[in-house]
Amino acid sequence: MEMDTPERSKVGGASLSNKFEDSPVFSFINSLSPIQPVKSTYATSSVQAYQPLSFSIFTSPHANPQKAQRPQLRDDIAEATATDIGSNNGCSESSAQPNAQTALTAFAPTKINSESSTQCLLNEADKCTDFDAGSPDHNTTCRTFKTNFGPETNEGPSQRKNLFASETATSVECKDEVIDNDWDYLLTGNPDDLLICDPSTEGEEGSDTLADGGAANCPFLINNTQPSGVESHLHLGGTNQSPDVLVSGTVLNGKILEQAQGGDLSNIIHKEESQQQRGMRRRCLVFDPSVSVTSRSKMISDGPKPRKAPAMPALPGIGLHLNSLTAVSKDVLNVGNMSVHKSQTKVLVACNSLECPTGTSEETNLLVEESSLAIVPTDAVEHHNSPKKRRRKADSSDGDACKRCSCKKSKCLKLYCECFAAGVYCSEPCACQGCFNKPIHEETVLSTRKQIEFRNPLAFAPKVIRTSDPGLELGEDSNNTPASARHKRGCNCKKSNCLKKYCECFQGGVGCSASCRCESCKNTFGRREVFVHEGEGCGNGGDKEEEDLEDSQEKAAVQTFDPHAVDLIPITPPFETCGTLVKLPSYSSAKPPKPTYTLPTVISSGLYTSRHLINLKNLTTPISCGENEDTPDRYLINNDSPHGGVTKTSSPNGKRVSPPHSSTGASPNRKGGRKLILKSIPSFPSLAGDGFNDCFGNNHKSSSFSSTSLTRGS
DNA sequence: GAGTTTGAAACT
DNA sequence: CAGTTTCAAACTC
Repeated sequence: MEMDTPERSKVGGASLSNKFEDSPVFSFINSLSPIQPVKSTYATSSVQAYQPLSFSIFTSPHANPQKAQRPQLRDDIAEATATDIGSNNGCSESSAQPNAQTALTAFAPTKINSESSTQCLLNEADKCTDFDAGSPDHNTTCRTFKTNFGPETNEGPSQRKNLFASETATSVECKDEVIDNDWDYLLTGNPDDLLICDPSTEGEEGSDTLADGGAANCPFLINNTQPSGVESHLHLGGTNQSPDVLVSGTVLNGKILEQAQGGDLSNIIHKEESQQQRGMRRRCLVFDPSVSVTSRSKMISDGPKPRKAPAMPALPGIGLHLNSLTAVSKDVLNVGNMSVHKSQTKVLVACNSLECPTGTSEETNLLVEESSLAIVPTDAVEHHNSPKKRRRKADSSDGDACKRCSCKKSKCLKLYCECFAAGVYCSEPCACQGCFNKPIHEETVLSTRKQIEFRNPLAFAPKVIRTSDPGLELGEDSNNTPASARHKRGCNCKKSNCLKKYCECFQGGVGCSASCRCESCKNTFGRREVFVHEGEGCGNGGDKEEEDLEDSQEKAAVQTFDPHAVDLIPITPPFETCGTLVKLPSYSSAKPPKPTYTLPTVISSGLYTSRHLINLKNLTTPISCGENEDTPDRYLINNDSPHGGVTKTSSPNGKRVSPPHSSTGASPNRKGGRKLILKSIPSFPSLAGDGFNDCFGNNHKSSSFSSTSLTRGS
């Protein structure tokens, strides 16, 4: 692949830059220049720790306004654009992907374009400079990594999670970044911001928002071909955005910009907001269009309204978020297009219920980490709120959130290793010895992973499958397991009474089920009824059904989704269309359910694993929505590649994958049935072919995790 | 922080 | 597939 030399980039950048300057967007930006404060705090103070974020800020539309103050920024952007678009280096190596290219193209002329390019650029910058220390190969890889959660210095779990997460292709990668960020934002950002792009509010207020950086973002939101702004936005969240969407987004963007110009920019910034908050917002904006939009909405409607103070310290994991969102969507979507607002609100609410820290980027990272851990059903939380139980968690996540594995003999290449099990590379926080779970040993990691998967296809699947939908739990739907959650394989506790983290069920915040072989089960999340006659499992017929279901769950990690929810799914990157892939959240090591926050009551379904939370993004795999439950898509898909087989590759590493089932997937299944059942949702992208590579080597096999397939339940 | 306990993962 | 060993997290002190 041709790499742009600095000069070349510059040249291209200049050209682009000029175009950019000519564009209305540019004008708009210029007009915004007065806004200064923005940059400062966040940018300066945070930059070091979180460069990516900082960059994002600058690169974001919002940032542009400051151009006067930072002339260079524009150049950078242009350069980035040139580089990324032209050579694709920035965003990904796999320019081959049609989607990606298209997407890029679509962006090109507009501000969006520059923005996205910028993001990529930034990411790139970050990435490789900071990220890895060791691996030469990670140019592309890191990108995904870093971009997501920026801080190089703090290569937190989140980032690592992301490693496996990105399945999407180039453009997608950029998107992924956005998405990740988005999630990050969701998790950590001020919940209020989420509502920003309320379609209804799109007027002058919207302008304001734009000023704040929402402009670029909003386009994404709006751009969706779908009628409903919100929904569109959600769709964008998906891994693959159709070019059309992008284009339309651009158009909208322009429109938005105009509006913005007309509006009073002075309102753009909420004085009461702290710099950090702003930073967050911007960051958010940069992240994901959808989210950004949301933010915008919020801003619009929000005005000077005081922000809610985060009530809780911990955030739900990404997975949680997704789940939450899903759940929310469920409620909301039913309403129809009009529900958009509502849905947004819902989302917001969900977020509110959680703690939405507004802290620094670093904090954000930590939070993210936490989230992975914390994902626990409300009920679970309620039951386990004892400080003691959380102690450890606090230690590792709160205190030293970055703490990871401490493997000594496994080389971090076995499931013993939480990092490995979670599909993430080990990083600084790890105390492991002789670690091979690093990008530099990508091959080894992948092969090992494959090996493990071969031995046990579910090895990397979520340990716990949860269905928090109350209705479901109640047995509302016969097809769903009554149990709120199921442990994939069931624990085998003997002495812990399933009351300690030793118990995966407990750790996952779920009750034990018939699959468990535990003794003296006292799992507060739900005991396994000890009707177990001989052997295991509950014997009665009713249970039998359940068992069957579990069976399938074990294999496919079945999840139920509300069809409506599905619509929302797009909002979360991971949940691609049909897929919903939820990358499983897992509690990070031992971080049991974090009781501190309250989850949305309606969580249609959440997946939990006792391991690290995995970035949902990867889950996106386009699940074929098929019925084939026995074999997870990912496996099917991966078959051929050495590493897991990605179908296509354009990158040098040849790892890039084209989304098999078209991640975008609008799966046919999405419409129609009452419930969607996600199947086999891998805990994290399979290194072997999918997510893993993606992160490391660009092998974005969407399929890896995609295993999730949505099936319509009756 | 060191040592113990625990149960999953890995091995036979 | 069952039994044993290995391993690292969880936990205790």
